[in-house]
Amino acid sequence: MPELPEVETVTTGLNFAIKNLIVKKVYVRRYDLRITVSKKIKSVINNVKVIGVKRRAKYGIIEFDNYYSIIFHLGMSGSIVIERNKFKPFQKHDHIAIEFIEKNDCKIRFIFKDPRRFGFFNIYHEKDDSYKNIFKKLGPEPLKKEFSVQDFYENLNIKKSSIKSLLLNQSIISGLGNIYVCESLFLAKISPFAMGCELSLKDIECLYIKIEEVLKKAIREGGTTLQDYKNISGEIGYFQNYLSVYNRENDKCINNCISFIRRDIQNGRSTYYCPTCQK
DNA sequence: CGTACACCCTGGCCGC
DNA sequence: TGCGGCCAGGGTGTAC
Repeated sequence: MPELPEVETVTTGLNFAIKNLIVKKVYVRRYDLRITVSKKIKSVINNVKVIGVKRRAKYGIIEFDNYYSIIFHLGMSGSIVIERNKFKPFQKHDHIAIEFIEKNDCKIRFIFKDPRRFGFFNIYHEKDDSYKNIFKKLGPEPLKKEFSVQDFYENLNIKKSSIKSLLLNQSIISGLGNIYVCESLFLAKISPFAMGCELSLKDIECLYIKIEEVLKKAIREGGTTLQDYKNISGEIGYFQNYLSVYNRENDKCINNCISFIRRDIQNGRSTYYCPTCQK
């Protein structure tokens, strides 16, 4: 489910909701997520204040004012939901909940849910190697200045893999997943099967711009809801209304060319593309 | 080193 | 209504 725009929506929402709040109680209902939840999560942040919530690639980071941070990843099916005033009984896939000290008599907590448990949610000290290791292989953030066209081109230009798999590779560019890779390639009119080294500087410049555009627009629309993605208030995103190729197998190409959108399997995952527009 | 593939896990949908 | 098969937005470990 969650790629950069969805994680961005979740972390900005969470930041708004819990910044400066103090942890009252941590509930852990399952420890066996993709990374086993550390037992000390309950003690270490008890009575500690949240400094803020950030995003890096597809990871969320909740920073506390004692040099500890929670890092979470939503995997394919993860979500975070805020509850205020009334807490519902826990449901089957509610793995972790954090309750905060009331402010203005308003009870508040959030819940980390993840049916497939491909995601994780764990506590790290800033100085832990395990903390740094999570981020050390990640490529640049596509919406930050550190991401330059020239570097992007030079990186892709030496690769013989398909551009589709290169864009999914988090060490080349971070935060893209299957949806936004398919969308960016369509908008840039580049075939998902083209090898990185086959693409010209002009191709890559166009791709670079389209990636930025599609991500920004998706963030503005609150992300893409195909099955179950919701923001922290339980509201769906709207970017699915703007998808050009993803999930549109056999639909007519929106460029009004002669083709219908195709779905092929590439590296074990669906690629949606227009065989006419994308060369 | 790069690449291809299986695998982790659950739920929803489709066709029979 | 039930069952099997297929599909899913991600990331990692293994075998070449």
